[in-house]
Amino acid sequence: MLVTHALPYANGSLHLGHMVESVQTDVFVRAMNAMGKECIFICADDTHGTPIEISARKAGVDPEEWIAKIHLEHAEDYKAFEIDFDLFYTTHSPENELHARRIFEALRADGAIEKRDVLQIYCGVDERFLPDRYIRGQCPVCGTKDQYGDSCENCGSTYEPTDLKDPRCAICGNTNLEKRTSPHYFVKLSKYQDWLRGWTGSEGRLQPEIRNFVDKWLAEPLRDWDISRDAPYFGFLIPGETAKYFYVWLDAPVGYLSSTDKWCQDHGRRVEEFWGKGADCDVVHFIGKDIVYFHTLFWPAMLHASGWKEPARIHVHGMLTVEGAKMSKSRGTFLNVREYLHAGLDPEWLRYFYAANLGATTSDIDLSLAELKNRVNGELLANVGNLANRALSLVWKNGGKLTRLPPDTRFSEIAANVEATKIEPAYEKSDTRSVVQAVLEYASSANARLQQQKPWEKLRSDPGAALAELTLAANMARMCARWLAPIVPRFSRGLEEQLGAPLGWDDFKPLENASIGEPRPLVRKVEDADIEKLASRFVAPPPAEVPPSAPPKAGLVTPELSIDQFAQMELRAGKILAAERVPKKDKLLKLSIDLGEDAPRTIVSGVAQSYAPEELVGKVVCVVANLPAKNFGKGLVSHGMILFASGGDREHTAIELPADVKPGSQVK
RNA sequence: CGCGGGGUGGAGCAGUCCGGUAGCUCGUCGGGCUCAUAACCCGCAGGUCGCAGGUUCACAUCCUGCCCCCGCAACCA
Repeated sequence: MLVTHALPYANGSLHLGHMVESVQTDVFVRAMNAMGKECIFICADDTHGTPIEISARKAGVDPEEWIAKIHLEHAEDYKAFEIDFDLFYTTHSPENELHARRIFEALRADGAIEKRDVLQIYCGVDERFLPDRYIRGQCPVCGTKDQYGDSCENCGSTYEPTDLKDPRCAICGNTNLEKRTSPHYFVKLSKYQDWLRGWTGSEGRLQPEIRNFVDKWLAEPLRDWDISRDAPYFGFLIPGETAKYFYVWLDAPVGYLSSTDKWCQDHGRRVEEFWGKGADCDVVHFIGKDIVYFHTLFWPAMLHASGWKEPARIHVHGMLTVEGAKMSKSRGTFLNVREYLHAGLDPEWLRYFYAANLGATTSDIDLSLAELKNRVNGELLANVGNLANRALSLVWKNGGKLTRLPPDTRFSEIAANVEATKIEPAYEKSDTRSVVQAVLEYASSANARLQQQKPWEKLRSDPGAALAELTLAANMARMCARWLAPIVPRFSRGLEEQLGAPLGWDDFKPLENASIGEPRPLVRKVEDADIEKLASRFVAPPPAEVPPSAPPKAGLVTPELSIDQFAQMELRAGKILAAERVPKKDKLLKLSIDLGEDAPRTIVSGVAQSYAPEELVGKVVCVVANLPAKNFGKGLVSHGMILFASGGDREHTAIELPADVKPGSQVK
């Protein structure tokens, strides 16, 4: 088996969101290896693209130097979290260039590459074409300033960068931007559409909810994919070109393949053993749901076209929220891995927390610091850790030697059953939440038995029986440690050392007549001080508390509106000039309204079930004129709202004004 | 009326595909224990399973409609 997780972008530090994926993948790999399935874990930095080229330039270094520095930092962070890659490589490697070119050539040979001109924004000062995110300007739909070249954060419209009003270069501020054409290479993805349908539809390939998601894309013809970028760019030159590079998303996934190749060269293996068409190896990718498109469509098509084996499975996890909100710098819920480490917190805490919360589905997980403390202290420490500690402490004080299990405990039988029916199937599905639950249940049964047997009392009356009970408890703790080892390796290693015997996965023979080492806590408790320390390291402070508003008066359903707020609403009389239905939207009507302005406004109303279009034409109605534009998609944008009353014969009844009221008149 | 995910005791979640006593962890409360990192064990309380209709002997689970929350990509890493 070959396992990868998404390649981190070499433009910044790793944050706690990255670690969800790393922990999940690492746990999976460790579990598979423990279960005897050879599993190689490959990763690399994703090092190309405009942002890196620009960051390096701003830092005054070569891109190579920049990514080398980042690589070092990433590697350290992963190591601290015990993310145990067989290789953590880079996409800026000779292997990657070779494989990227080969795949490109294979696509071309397959007739899937097309070259055609693209009109783009060009900045004469920087002497470069500008990607969408490097153009800012005023939204052409609602007029909001300082928006990206592809979409408006305010009204949600999407548009072409060439539509922006007053566009300027986000790099140098130049407002004198030109439009230029440049030839680009496209992959005709639709060529592989039928094949992709089959691939994504096969059993076990994708989680059901992801398959639904992908099916939606596959229902319509796939768009061609532009895989080239003009210089200056940090990446690989396209064969036969002198100033055109592969788009970073072309060579990034190739990093999975090329890094495997590198590992093979270092270990006397052949890359075909893993990626060859007939290889007896399953490739499994772990990714976040933000990059599903690339991994379920582009990447398999690339592999397919170039004769490699496609991934056997793509496992998608949800995104991380922090204290219930999206992780964001402005909200003060952004935490880098370094901050976590520098605050002196134990990486195993976070590994445990993530594993205990991650199931097999793509639902998001929330990091609440209070919850982290709860779970670690209440479960890992108080339940499992304490079981080991209480048993071993008593043994240590009474001879320091395990004896034999009490008779008729069915220890091996029960343990083997738990492992086969609960632990292993859950690990296979990456359902670590269920693993944790099964282990806790097992540990609880051990704690309960101790409570019942009271070996600390029997030590005086019947030391033999007491030590037998303690031997059982120690052995049960040992099972827990083995099952949790993929999740909290240091914790398990600690118990392994104290018991002086290795934790073999399929070995259910109890450890008996063995001397043990001095017991000590396997994991430190999470203190309030730790939590506070971490909270104080959030990248930005949380926004100031909103002053509590005056308590609403009893009986009022909605908060009172101030007269000022009311005055902000611009109500005007509007005459309906035209009305038409909107195709495929049977609740919407597109109306053309005369508000006494230069041109009639387009307003969309959701009243098609109450009014036929022709019924409305000619009516003078009441319009809220200063709402932000609302985009309904497909070029349909509404610039206001018409007031309707409910409670009449129809669901909506237009609030009509007498016909002599002039369009544009104020309504107060 | 876009699409996807979700709404289950105070919190976080499982259960929903394949209807049959509503479950887990934490928290609250009461009791026990004192070997253990003040940890462990037993028990009580707490839920109209978002709302409304329907199917059924029976629905958190199936069907229909509605409400609310979160997220959403394509020259963007």
